[in-house]
Amino acid sequence: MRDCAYTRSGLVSDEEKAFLENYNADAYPKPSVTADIVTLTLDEEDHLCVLLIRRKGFPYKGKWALPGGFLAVDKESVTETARRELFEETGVENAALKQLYTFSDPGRDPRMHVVSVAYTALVPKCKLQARAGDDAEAAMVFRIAYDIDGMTFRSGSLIVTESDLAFDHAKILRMAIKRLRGRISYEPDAFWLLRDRHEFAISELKAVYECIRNEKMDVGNFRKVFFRDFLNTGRVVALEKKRAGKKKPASLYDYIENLQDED
Amino acid sequence: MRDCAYTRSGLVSDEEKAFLENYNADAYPKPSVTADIVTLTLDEEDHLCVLLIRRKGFPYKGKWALPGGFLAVDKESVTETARRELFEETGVENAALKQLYTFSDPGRDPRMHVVSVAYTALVPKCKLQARAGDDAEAAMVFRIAYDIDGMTFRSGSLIVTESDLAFDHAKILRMAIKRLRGRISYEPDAFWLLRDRHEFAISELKAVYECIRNEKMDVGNFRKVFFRDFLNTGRVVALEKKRAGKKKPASLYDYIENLQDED
DNA sequence: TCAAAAGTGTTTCCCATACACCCATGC
DNA sequence: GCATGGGTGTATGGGAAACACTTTTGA
Repeated sequence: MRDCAYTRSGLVSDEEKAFLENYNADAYPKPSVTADIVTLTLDEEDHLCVLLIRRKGFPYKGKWALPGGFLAVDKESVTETARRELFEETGVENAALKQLYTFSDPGRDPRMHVVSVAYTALVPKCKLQARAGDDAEAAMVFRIAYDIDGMTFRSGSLIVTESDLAFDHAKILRMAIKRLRGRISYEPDAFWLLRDRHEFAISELKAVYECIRNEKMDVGNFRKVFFRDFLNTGRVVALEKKRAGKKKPASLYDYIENLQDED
Repeated sequence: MRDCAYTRSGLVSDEEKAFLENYNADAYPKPSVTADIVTLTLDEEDHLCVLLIRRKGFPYKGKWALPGGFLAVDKESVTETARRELFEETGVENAALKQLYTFSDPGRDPRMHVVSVAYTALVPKCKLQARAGDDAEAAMVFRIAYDIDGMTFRSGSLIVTESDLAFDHAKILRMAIKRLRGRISYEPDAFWLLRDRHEFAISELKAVYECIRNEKMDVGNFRKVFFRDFLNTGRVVALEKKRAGKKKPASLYDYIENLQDED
C-alpha cells in the first residue's frame, strides 16, 4: 500500500486495504508528464531575456527548447520537478516559480503523449549569466525581440527565430510573456527581476516595469504608487543606506517576501 | 511511428525515423493523468452551486468528489477529457471550460501518483438540474455556503462539509471559487452563468455579479459599465424583444461568443 | 557650472460612486 | 392609485496622468 496521508490516517478499513494492495496501477496506459520552465530575466540593458537549451538528441535535434524534465513518479510534484530542473540548468534556487498552463495535445511530442506543465521562473538580473556560460552550447540566455508577427531571440551574433524552437515551446513562451505583462500591474512580479530585490532603488524598479510594459513611465507618479502600494503596505521597507553611484545617491529599499503566497 | 504534425511534416530524416520507431516510451514510470471539473452554476435563488458525485468505490468510498476522469492517452488533450467528462456527467456541451490549475502531489491519491488538471466549468442556470436528477445518488448539485473557516454544501436536507470531500477536492474547489471571484470583474465569465446568455435582461446579469461578489450593486452604475464595457465594445448586442413579465418589460440583450478566446 | 539622476509639488481631468428622480406595467 | 422593477440624470470626491520644479552629486 502506498504511503500517503490517506493511508496513514488509520481510517482505512481492512476491505479498503485489500483493495489498495491489489490495485493494478498499470491497467490503463499513462502519458508522460514533464515540467517545462520559461526562465525569464533581464539583461544589462533591461531587455527581456529567456533561457533556452539546445537539443542534442532527437526529436528536434539541434533546435532550441525550454529547459524541462520528466516528473519523478511517486517522488515529487510537478512543481518540485520544475524547481529541480531550474536548479540543474541554471543553478538558480530562489526564483519566483509560478505554474503557467498545462499543455497536453497528443501530438505535441512525436515520441509519445507528453503532458507538459509549464512554469514561469523570474530570475534576477545577471544571476543567470554565470552558469549559462559554463556550457554555452547547451544553455544560453537570449534577448527577446518582437518582429512582424513573431519573436526572434538574440545572443551575441546568434539569431534564433520562433520556428527554431522545439515542440510547442514558442506557444508556451508567448503565453508566459503575455501572462507576465498582464500580471505585472497587480502582482509584485517585478521585484523578482531586480538585480537585488533586497537592496534596490526606485528607479531600478521603474526600469523593470518600463521594460515589461514597453513604455516610459512618469517618475513622480511611479513614486506615488510605489509608496502607496508597497511601502505603506509593508511589502517593502526603506533601508538606511544610500547607493554610492555616479550621480545623486538614491535611497535603497528591501522587498519583503510574501510568505502566504497562494499557489 | 506516431502520427502527428511533426512526423507528417516530411522533415524527419531516416536516422530520426529509426530513432522514433525504436523509442521505448515505457522505459520510465509514468503517472496517471486526470481531468477534474469544478462545475459551478447558480440556482433559482441566485446562490452559487457546485456539482458533486458520490463515489461508489474505493478509495474515499461514499465521499463526495468533483467529477472527472482519466486522460485517454494518444487520443485527446486533457481539455478534451474535461469536456467529455462534463458531458457524460451533466449532458452540458456548451459551457465555459477554463483550465484552473494542475495538482500533482504524489500522495494526493492513495492508489498511485495521479496528476490532476483541474478545470472550471460555468454552466447556465437550470441547465444542470435535469441530468443530475436522473441518478440522484450519483450526481447532485449543492448550494455552497460559507461557515467559519470552511464551506458546507446543501442539497435539500442533505448537508455535506468540506471534510466529506474526497482527495484534495476541497482545495481545488476553494481555488476555483477564489479564481471566479477574482476574474469576474475583468472577464466576461458572468454571462455563462445566465439562464440564457442569448436573451437576458440587465437586471439578470446584475444578479449574477451580485451573487459572485456577494454585495449589492447600484443600478445606474451597473448600467453604465454594462453599456461601456459590453454594448459599446460589441460583446453584447441589443435585441428587439422585450421581456414579458409581471412589471415593466425589460430590454433584452444577446452575448456574442468571443471566438478568439485565449487558452 | 553644467549634466544627470533623485526627489517633490501642483494642476487637471476622468470616472467610479452615490443618490435622486422619472417611467411603464399589473393589480 | 400604488407598488414594483426598469431606466435616466447629475453632483462629487479621489486618484491617475501630465508636467513643472528643486536638490544633490560628479566631472
